[in-house]
Amino acid sequence: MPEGHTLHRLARDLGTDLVDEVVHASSPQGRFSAGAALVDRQQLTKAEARGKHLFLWFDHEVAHVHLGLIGVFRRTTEPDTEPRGQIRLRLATDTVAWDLSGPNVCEIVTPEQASEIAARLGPDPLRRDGTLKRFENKLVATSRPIGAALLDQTVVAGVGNVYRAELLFLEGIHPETRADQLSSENVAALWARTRSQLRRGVRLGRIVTRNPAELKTPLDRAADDERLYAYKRAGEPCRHCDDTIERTMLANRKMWHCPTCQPEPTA
DNA sequence: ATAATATGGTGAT
DNA sequence: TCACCCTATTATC
Repeated sequence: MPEGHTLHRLARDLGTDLVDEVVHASSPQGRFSAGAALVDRQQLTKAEARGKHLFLWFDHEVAHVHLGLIGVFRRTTEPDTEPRGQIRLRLATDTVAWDLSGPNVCEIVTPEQASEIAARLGPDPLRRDGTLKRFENKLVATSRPIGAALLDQTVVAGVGNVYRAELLFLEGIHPETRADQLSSENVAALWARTRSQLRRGVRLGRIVTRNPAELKTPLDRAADDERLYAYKRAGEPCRHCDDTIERTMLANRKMWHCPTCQPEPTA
């Protein structure tokens, strides 16, 4: 579930329900009882996402959440019902509850600490302060492949393994291309594509990178097996040419690309 | 029943 | 490069 689009949508929806509300915080699972007690009965003042991090600003402290690979925040309109499963944190009002399970990080920090965590991140394509300039400055300063740079949250905050594969396919860039060898035109186009695709992800609530003109159904009803170009499509035909999608490993994660649409860099 | 998998990240080797 | 953390769901014996 969680790349940057998930967290931004979550911040928006959670904020709609809980900002300006006095929130009952608890840890049904028990592993976060002490932390939940610190913010219990406080008012939520702001819910914001920065890359894949979620910050919930209460009167006096900040809840910092990172979903990791398997974390999920689910909404229920039956806050009086006992939650099922391993719920690390529940945030509830009389009418709605949000249940967090499986987070990589769930902690209470000071506002200063929250700012420090955010300051370590690269530009977030879903925020106003995420600029092409900052992205370009990061890329020209690394000799690593662009496929590794895109997963580095200090280079760009919010891109994960699905968007990495999809964005490089859309731009026709081979994942092993050195980041500092990309032309400024390539970098600008990649950044624009990153912003537009992540924004679409927020809007749709899932990752759909396919060009709408190629789909038989409306974008928001695209079937799971036709939403993407490269991710998890090893051995299947490229959607833009006659070649076959290949799978490699890059930065310790699986990577997919089309050998024809994304030719190897000449240098 | 047990294993493998997952859109992530860290810390040790 | 690997092991490991968190949890739920699906696949395999």
